[in-house]
Amino acid sequence: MSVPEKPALEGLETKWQSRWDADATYAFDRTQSRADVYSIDTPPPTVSGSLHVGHVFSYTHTDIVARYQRMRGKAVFYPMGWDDNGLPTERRVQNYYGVRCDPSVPFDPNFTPPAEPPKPPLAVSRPNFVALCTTLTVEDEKIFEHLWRHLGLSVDWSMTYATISPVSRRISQLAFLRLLAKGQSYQLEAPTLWDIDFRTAVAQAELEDREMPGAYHRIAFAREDGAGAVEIDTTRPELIPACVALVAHPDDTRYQPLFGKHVITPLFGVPVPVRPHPLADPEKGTGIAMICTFGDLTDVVWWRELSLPVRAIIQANGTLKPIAWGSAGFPSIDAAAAQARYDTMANLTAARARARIVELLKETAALVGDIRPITHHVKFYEKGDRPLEIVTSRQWFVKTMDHRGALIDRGRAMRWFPAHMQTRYENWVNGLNGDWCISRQRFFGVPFPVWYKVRDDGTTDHDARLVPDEAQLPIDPSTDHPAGYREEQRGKPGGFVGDPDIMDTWATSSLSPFIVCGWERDQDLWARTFPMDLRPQAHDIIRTWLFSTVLRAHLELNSLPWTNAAISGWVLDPDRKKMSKSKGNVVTPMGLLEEHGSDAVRYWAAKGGPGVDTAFDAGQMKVGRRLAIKLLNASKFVLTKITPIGPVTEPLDRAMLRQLDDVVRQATEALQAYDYAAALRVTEAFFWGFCDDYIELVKRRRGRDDAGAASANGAAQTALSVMLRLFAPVLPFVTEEVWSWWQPGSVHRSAWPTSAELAGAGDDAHAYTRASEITAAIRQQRSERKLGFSVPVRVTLGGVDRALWPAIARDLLEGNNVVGDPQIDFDAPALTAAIEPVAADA
RNA sequence: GGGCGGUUAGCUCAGCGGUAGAGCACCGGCCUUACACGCCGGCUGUCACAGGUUCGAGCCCUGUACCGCCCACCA
Repeated sequence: MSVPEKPALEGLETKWQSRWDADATYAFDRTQSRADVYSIDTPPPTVSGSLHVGHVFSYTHTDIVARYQRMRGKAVFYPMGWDDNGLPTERRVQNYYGVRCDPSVPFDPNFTPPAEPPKPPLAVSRPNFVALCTTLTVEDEKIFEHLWRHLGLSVDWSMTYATISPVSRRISQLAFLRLLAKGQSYQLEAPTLWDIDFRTAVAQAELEDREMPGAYHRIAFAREDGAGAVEIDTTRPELIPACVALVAHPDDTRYQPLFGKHVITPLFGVPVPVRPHPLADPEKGTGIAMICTFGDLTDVVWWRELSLPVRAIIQANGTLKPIAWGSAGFPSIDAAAAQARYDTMANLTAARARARIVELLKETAALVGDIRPITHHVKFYEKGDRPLEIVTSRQWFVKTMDHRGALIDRGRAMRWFPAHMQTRYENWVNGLNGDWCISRQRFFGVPFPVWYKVRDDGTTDHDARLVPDEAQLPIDPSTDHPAGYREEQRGKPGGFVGDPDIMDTWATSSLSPFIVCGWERDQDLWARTFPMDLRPQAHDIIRTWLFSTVLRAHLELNSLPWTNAAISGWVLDPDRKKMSKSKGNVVTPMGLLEEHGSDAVRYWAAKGGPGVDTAFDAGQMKVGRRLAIKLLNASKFVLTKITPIGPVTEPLDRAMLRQLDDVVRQATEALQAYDYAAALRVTEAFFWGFCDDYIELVKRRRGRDDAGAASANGAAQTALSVMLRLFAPVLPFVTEEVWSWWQPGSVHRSAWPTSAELAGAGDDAHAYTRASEITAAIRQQRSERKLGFSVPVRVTLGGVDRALWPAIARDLLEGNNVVGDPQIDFDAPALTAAIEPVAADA
């Protein structure tokens, strides 16, 4: 027993995190079988970003569950991952070093980044760029790990993984090749959502809508038969050269006579048909729309379902491509005029081309009336700055549309906390409008493990795929060459060429259970950890990470990846808005932990229930800090006088333990349902009552050296042991500190408390609650009559339970500084108390 | 437009069929053999609104309003 004279919270984080590390307190015991393992699919944070309060919030929730399960006797498999793959890392490296990746620059083995980021950025080769990404992410990961350790995450730090690591690249490539072999992945040249700044395809899950100013332009299309004009409204007049048809609703009597007839596009003189399609909305604009290849996703649907030609004009960089009018693709009744007009638009960005074409339209009187400004929603890549275009390109897809029903069923087979988050998942699956595009035209990521044969004429034969043997993975097709070829044949007629693309970051993240559990790498580990028990994550990535993980496990393993999904909420500003990045950076997580203490910050986080958006509240952290300090002091008090100790015989002691038994039961039930907030509430309420009422009532009895003192000591120590363990998942540092004063080993490896430990205590907690009520009544009288505790008083009581009174009378009288025998009216209808001071000299 | 949450004391939230709760804040008191980083006491509510079910409704049903989020919406 070694209780400090002045216990304090300062320094506990450093002390215990290094001790836990040295003792391997959280090491995963991989000798356990699946039934005795609890495995957690931890979200790998993006290391190129900065951690903010939201991370601290949600990772604390997961850690509470991990600690609880560990105390329940499970071998907790709780690895931490780093998401260092993909665009965010590229951006960070570009800004940090002042470089940009240019694949045409040759590799420089002696390259070192400039001391100061140069302007303009220095162009570097892809291998040099990737090396910089790797260097910087390693540094970022150290900072992240330091923060997580300080927060007290009970991660097994020997098991970290990174989404760009060789293991992750191998798993990504292997899983991709398996999909390809099964026909679940395919390559297609098709219209795809495209970010013109990043010059990459993006997936449906990465879209967001933003409100943008726009304008309706009413455009007249002359009828081919000369019988007047048809007017359409468009916000994108610059796409008139890409127009392939007009479309109206089949039931729209205004336009029915036009179906099958042709109109002539203004300026360019292209005859295009008027076609019916049910997606056309008679209420929008003039009720008839122009179909361009491609202005939006509806255009793609119309183009496909009406078998229209392609007349694409937007290039990968967002400018209009030069076109030869009068050719097969771009027919015109006046090719010369079309060419002259179009040449003034070619190579302009869409926005500039729009301004230019408005001038042309005005000159030719094809613009009807005024341009009407509107605000409308436009699709953006979530990380992008300009609206997405639709560009036809060759991309890799994973089949999702075929599996929607099965994926809904998978969602129903898992348990969701909170349950309503399942609806979001179903909404997403039901709203899918195409297969998952997994290829990105970027540099830092997992390459597709594919080469193509080069024909004798030097063109690439995308149908003649060459794939590596699984044993060779991971490979980089830009530096490795396929079996049966020599490196010199790269890009040469009769040779080969590597697939230039990398995978979407979610194509790797979706394999996190595969990566951590040892799929196709460590069969023994796999058998002990998969399917996993828990996927904790935030609700904003249900459509990406959660969905894609379910998909991959379904396609590859015909299994759920995990049985439980715990969805955490967001941290909100006090004004109820999502905590913004700027504000999140002002309040840095490390600053918070240092100011309030890790336990205090964890306490605040634990108060936010599963899936509940929670206000950032430093006040709650202060409360948490007070709780931790109270634990130190109350424990010191209980443990400072520990003898005599004996059987718990006193009714008040027995009733207290009986009450605690209820608390254990409630806290356990709550944690089983992932409701750590409810578990904390009941534990905390009991603890404060224990301190303020129980300890106060028995401290004098405890001061003696008789059987009553032995009972009080026995009960107090039992209660303390139980409470420390109930608090341990939320407050790992202070509970460990106190535990170390009098118990061997770590509280975090001790057994979660059970009713069995408290069995034999009283069979009724009534004496405990009643004693608190009587005490409160006496205290109220003292307060009203301004008689401090140190003034001895006589008491008159009413409504006290006749049978109960003798058992608790002594504790109550001593504990409230009451002298003499109280007068009691046992039959009074309600509890009453009246006091009279006793003169000190009386 | 479709969907999901939420609306309870000044603030942050719990309660989800049986007499309205906690913490914070505020006010008053107290150095009481752990803790003044403490302790005691007090004040505060047409439980968003309107109907309905029920002996009884923050709690169940219907509708409305507002807040947040997800999805759809580029003619």
